[in-house]
Amino acid sequence: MDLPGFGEQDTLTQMTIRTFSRNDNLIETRRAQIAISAAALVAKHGWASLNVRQVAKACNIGMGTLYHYIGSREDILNLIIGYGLSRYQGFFEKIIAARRTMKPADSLKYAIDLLYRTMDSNQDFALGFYREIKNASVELRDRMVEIENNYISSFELILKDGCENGDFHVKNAKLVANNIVVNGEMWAVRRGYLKKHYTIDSYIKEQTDLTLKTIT
Amino acid sequence: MDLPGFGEQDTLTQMTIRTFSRNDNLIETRRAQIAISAAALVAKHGWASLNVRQVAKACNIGMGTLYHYIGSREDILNLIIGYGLSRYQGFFEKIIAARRTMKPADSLKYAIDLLYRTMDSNQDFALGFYREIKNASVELRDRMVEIENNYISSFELILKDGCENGDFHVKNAKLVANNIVVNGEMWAVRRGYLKKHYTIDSYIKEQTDLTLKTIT
Amino acid sequence: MDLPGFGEQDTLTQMTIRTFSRNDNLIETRRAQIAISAAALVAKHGWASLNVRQVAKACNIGMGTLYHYIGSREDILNLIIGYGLSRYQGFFEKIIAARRTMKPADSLKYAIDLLYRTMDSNQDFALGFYREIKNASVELRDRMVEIENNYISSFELILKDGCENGDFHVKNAKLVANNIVVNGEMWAVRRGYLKKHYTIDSYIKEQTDLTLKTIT
Amino acid sequence: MDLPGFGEQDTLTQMTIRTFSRNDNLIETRRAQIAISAAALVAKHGWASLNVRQVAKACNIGMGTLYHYIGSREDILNLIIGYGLSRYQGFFEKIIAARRTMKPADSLKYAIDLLYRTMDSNQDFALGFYREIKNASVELRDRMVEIENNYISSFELILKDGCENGDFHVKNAKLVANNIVVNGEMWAVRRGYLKKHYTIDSYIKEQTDLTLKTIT
DNA sequence: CATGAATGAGGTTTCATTCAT
DNA sequence: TATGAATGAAACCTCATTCAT
Repeated sequence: MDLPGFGEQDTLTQMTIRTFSRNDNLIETRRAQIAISAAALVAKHGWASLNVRQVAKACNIGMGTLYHYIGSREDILNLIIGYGLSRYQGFFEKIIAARRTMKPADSLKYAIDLLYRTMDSNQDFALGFYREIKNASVELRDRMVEIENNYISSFELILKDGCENGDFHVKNAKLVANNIVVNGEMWAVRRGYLKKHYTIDSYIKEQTDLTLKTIT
Repeated sequence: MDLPGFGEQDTLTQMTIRTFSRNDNLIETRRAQIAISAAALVAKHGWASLNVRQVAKACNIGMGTLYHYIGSREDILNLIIGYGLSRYQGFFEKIIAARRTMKPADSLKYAIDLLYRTMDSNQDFALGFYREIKNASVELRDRMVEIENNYISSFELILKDGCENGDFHVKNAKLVANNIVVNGEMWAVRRGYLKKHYTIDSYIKEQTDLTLKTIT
Repeated sequence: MDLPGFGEQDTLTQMTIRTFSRNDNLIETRRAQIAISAAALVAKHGWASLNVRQVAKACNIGMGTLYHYIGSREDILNLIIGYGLSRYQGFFEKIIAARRTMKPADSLKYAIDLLYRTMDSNQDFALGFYREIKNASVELRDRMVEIENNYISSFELILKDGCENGDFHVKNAKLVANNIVVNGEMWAVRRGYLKKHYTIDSYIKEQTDLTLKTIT
Repeated sequence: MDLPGFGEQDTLTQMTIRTFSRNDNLIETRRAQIAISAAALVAKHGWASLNVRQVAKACNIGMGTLYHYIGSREDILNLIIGYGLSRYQGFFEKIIAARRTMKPADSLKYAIDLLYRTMDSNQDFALGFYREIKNASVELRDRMVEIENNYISSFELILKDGCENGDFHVKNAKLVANNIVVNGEMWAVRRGYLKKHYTIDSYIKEQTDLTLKTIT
């Protein structure tokens, strides 16, 4: 029930889950399959009512087979979160690069767009993170908190960049950064409500506008 | 605009839970006791890992007694949510009164203050709502969605008031209103993070300031 | 959980059931009330699904009150059976008297009529006996078997009387007697079927006719 | 006359009991095993005091395994009755064949012999039917009543055959038929009493003789 | 490597019985 | 004497996990 440190590795294969399998390719495939199927189920019905039989069925594999790729039910959640986190790989590198090459306002727009679209294309995982964090292992919980903090810090840095060069005027960059990240997560968490009124494009545009009004 | 369906039910006694007991006062007391104890447990460990024995113990009552006031484990969640929702009673009446007697900017400040402090003093319930909505009964789920919509609508109305008399300039009142409510809920949901940096007072002040910058 | 020997006593009061009550009249009244109400419930839904709350409710008394008149749930069954058995009081005396004063054929008709009408007016109890004998206490079970044997013996004696004086010709009096008693019990047990085709009067007449054809 | 609805269902597999298992052969085997073991327990101690652990133990399977083949405790009773009813398959076909090829008196003797021996070799099930019918599902209850009616009808038809060709003289064929069937059931229900005095052979012979005296 | 039947620990639920009022 | 809320033992039932095939 050990999880990969962030950025340290790319694969589910390396997750230290007890398994009998020796074929890394197969492990990778199966675990991704499990993560995706289970994430959809968890997003729909919650972790509490997920049972392993359901997962096996959703994966079109037998119970025994499922247990070749996980060590326990809890590992399913870890797999979901591990797989989900891997989707956010590269965010920080891209932000760092953006800060070097763009003006703060453009960096900010770019970062919001990048984050919100990631949330959009990984809704099930984002929702799972948000709702089921209490049920995740301590290690994963810590990693999730850390990653979220990193997101916020990234935006904080961009905002500070803008303040330094006079483009932005922000009293409380930390809170603005927090709100940006939260509103991104909400696109996944409150999708039932928000999708009645917005598309991902209009949501990004309007939230970006509101943010910009806040800081200029 | 109309806020349908709110305030129809004040008491836990009237919840349609099978019980043998006939003493309404006692039912009310016990159910509140159960809701409060269980909400704390759920906020701490999540619904998935709550078991009824824990709840009985936390209430200092026997298993059998517990089952005189609930029909099944699931009813515990319904009780939490039902009790939690009852805490928000009166919000709308107060907002309506405020809109009549105050200027839009003051109404807005007042409403934010009222909502955020309600979230603060009902953190366990707010957290429960947010996280465990998937596990609640359809009936309660609908009521929760409705109430949240009503909150958003309340803020939307205040914002529109301000636009009409020229105090505010908002392009997308609905989204601003949504963000206000979400940020209130976040005080309960993300308390682990936010309380490191803010008190409820400073959080209210700073979020209010940011909102005002957005709309003026 | 001791039951009265047959004929030895008339009252439910004397049943050795632990109780706090000292008022014999009340005890008698309450126990009869319990026996009758419970017998109806048992006849309708079976002993397995009878619960003491139901009985208390059917008697219009509280749970605690019920337990002043019984020592345990099992005593309810004993009360039913004890009360039911008391209804058959006097059968044997009447049969003995009949044998002295009537011719065998008339004794037989009389005895069948008496038994079957007793079954008819005590259907709930007869049905309870039949169905729930397995759940009764060993003592009651023995007493029920004994009483049934006595019924059969009574008919056997009448049949033997008739053989001796040449009125009847029966090879197997015991089996004929057995069948007579069984058919009486069936009026209560199979009432759903039999009442579609017979009244108690026609049932007695036709069964008596068939029996007479068998033995003459 | 027609015997509707019989023979429609041969297998326990087809019984509408929720189960996870997909191997019909195994289901059939296990359910038969459960039905037989449980029937013996019910015959001995009654349905009221049967608990599922006992059944699992009697079947030499674990609790969980038991619940793969039943959905609830009540299904055990349904299984017993369903299995029991399946034992009476073929009775009607044989009777129809007998009526074509034998004289009424021989048909009657044959049918009694067949029915009573079936009761003898399925005592536990017959007893269960009789005593626990109140606890069975409505569906099964209806089927039991129907089958019993069909038995009675079969005998009624044979008796009518005999009346038509002058071999029998019966005023009330329905009641005679009813008594024949009841006396067969009694061999299972009252075995404690009857086996003291009769073997199955002598019981069949003597009851047949009594019946023949009734109708000639 | 794949399977799904078997398992039993641990959860949920019931209900006979008690006892303070 | 009457009550019914409180109790917990014992029942029912589920489901993560194992293992023989």
